[in-house]
Amino acid sequence: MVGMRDVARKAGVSVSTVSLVVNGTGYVSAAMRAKVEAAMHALNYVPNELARNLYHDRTNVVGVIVPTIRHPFFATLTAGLQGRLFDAGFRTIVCSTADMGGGEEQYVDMLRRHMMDGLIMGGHTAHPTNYWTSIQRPVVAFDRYLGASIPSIGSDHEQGGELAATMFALSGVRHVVEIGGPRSQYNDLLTAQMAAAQADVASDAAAEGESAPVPASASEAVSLSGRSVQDVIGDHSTFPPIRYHLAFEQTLDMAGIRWDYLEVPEVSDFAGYEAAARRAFDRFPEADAIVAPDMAAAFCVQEALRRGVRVPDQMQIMAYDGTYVTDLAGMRITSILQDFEALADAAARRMIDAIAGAEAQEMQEKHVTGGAGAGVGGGADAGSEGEGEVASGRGTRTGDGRDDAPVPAKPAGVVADMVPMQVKLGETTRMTDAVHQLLFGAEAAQTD
Amino acid sequence: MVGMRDVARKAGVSVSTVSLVVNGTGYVSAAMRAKVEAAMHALNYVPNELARNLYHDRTNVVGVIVPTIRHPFFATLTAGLQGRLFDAGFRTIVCSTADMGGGEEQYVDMLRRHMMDGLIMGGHTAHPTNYWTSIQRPVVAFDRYLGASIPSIGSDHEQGGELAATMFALSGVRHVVEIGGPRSQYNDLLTAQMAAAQADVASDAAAEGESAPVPASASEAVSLSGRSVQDVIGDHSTFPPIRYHLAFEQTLDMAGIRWDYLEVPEVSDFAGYEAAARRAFDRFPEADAIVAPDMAAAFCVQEALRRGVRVPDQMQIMAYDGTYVTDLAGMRITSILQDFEALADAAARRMIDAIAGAEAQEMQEKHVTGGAGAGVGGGADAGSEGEGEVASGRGTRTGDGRDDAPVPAKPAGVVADMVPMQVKLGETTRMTDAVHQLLFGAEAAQTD
DNA sequence: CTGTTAGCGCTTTCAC
DNA sequence: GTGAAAGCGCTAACAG
Repeated sequence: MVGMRDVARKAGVSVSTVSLVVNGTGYVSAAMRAKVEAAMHALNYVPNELARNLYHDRTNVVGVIVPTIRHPFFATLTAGLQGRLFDAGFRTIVCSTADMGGGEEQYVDMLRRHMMDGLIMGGHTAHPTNYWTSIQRPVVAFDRYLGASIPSIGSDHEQGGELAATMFALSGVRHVVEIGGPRSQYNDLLTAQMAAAQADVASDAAAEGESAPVPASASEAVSLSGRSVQDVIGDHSTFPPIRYHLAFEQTLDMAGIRWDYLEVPEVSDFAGYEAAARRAFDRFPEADAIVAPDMAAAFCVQEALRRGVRVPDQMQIMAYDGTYVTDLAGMRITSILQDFEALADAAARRMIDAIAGAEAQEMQEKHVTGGAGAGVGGGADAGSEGEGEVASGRGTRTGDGRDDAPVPAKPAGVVADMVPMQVKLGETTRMTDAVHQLLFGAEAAQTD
Repeated sequence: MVGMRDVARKAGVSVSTVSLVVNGTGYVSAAMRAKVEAAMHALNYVPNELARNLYHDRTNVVGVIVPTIRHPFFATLTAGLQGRLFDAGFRTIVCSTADMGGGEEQYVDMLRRHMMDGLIMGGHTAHPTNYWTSIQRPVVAFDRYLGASIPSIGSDHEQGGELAATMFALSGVRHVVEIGGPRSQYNDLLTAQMAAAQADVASDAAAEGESAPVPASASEAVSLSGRSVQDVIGDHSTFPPIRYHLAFEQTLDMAGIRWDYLEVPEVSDFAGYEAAARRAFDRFPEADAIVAPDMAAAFCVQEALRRGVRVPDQMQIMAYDGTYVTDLAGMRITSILQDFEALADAAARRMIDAIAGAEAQEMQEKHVTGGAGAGVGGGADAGSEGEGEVASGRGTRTGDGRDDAPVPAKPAGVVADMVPMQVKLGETTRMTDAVHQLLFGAEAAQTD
């Protein structure tokens, strides 16, 4: 392998000079530069980034963990992230856990061991929050809660659920079948979250002595029984998408519409979606509406066609997610659409800020004394946005560099970006005046 | 950052001892090991893989380049690769060029600059073959020809095309619309390939003086005009999938079946597929069959449903690829199926071998003198499979370590793995006796 | 068995 | 402007 030393020797200069021309840093006379460049070409020199990275302790690689890249939702999300991150100078390394037998930890280790600069976590995890918080390196959570110090991005599922339910209610639906993830899993997550919340906020009034106030039994479905989503879940759950179901059901309950929940085994099990679609028709022949994740919704359309059930007259179908599969499922499926652009954008943004912040912090740790002036200014500029709570009126305070106390180790609290969802109209739902008004307001009809 | 030195100091031992326990190499007394481990935990030590990798000049990361991860075909392929590679101890870093604005070179640079150990290239590239061959590091091509020294993996598209055409012919089709990639692009590729082939095999009889015998004009469609696929393309083309179209058309021509080609702009343009589907029905109302890439085929089904065209009675639809979208397109679409497992397997295998080979070669270069005995044996074992041509009767010869001549620098020639395609039966084609016989032979009907 | 030492290939003060 | 030298954090001889 030809290294800088070889180039230097061949060009009759020192390695540091070679380094200067390779990186375009500092001033090098034209003559020297020419000699060096000639030598580089002659020897076909390629700088070893591993060495460079070792020095800088930075790889410009960020990891993305998703359950499976095969699923259109995650494929789209990943593509978006990759685009945003690339623009910011990062390469992406994706780990789709279901496609390799697990091994999520291996990727987390890459982060820990400095083979990547940050990690966006959008996959399932059985690890407790302290596994994540203990990493002490830039992590961003997608659609899940990973710990108090870890920013979390996701759609506003509560709004999404309400939107779906409202549309059904306004179009006169009487019985909807809701297809979704394993309800029991939500239970576990809720349980875990409650325990975690207790541990986190341990400073509150002493608990009543019982080991942990877990919901009834793990096999019993989470439900509202009269309470609001907020009452059940609080400000954050370990798995935010559950808010969609709770809000959906709550809205339906209020409207006096019957609903039944049908479980699909797990995201990566495509056959499971088809089975669920079939079951929906088998088990609830009197139902007149279905809401389901894209893939399952597509199978529902297919099933309806096969059975001669007229859509949307006899049966309305609504997809939750709105990936491209809703466009090619035999009919364009009406969907509650996640804003992939915005999601990718927000997640990437957080990641980039977190990395910048971490870097700035390291810098500080090194030059223990001062250097706070210009150096930190640049980093802080990016970092400040990342750490700020949405809370009002902190205004100018963040900006100025006067922090004589050692920098606070962790950012404030849960920083969650909620991205709103929209409706993408298709041919699988009925358009009533009420629905039209919901979507477009009272204004003149605005045909797409 | 806490490093080995800190651990060593805290444990009162030397760094090398720490290294030994971290890596489980060599013998360390229980007492020492305990002290070291205690120190590691106390300091929360995490080894820096960057440093380790620098030393070993190996990252255990392989890159995968595809046009877009959003497309089910590439998503599935990528997932498969990731699985196989992970099992072999590699992490995957995927680059989907269309999802970030190009930037394929950046990833190739990661390979060149030792940030990855190998690269599987499955994306479009405008670069000439010598760009690829000059990399001099492990590269494997998927569905494309990148140069004489670069192994290439892909489905047997010629067989696939013939299969599709035969099925149509046997079911009595009279006019098929063929939807596929930009034909002009194939032309360019062919042209480039021919030029390259000339350069490669320059030792042949001197060319007739003309600059280069390029096909008529770049805008004119490649076609057979009586010649066989072999005549037109030869042993390898820059873009093997074109063989599918040529074989398809040739077979149809022989059967006297009319065909028309409809272009779709590019893989990553999903809307383009829908437009093409619509055009197929608009422009060729008398056609009674369509063959198209999965996504386009799905839109064709949708279009047929919308127009009230009965499938498969009035119109047969066949998909080329057979990803999961053919299962949820309103009807199960009959498809010519790529064997994703086998493809991923073959590509990963080649990659792993190539990396092992490269490593073995490096080893040799270092210990210039000997060391050929056991050391190389291990590497060669893996390497031999990778480099061997399919040629018969080399048998035992490969095994024994007696190679006194300096190892041949590059593997023999184009090493291409051809993976056969199959038919996945759906509801969009007609099953005639003849077709049945084609698929299942003369034996007793074997209902699925 | 354990410690000392010399790098892996590049970057970056700091003198000349 | 350019070179010499001291690492980045870890590994692997080679002595003890």
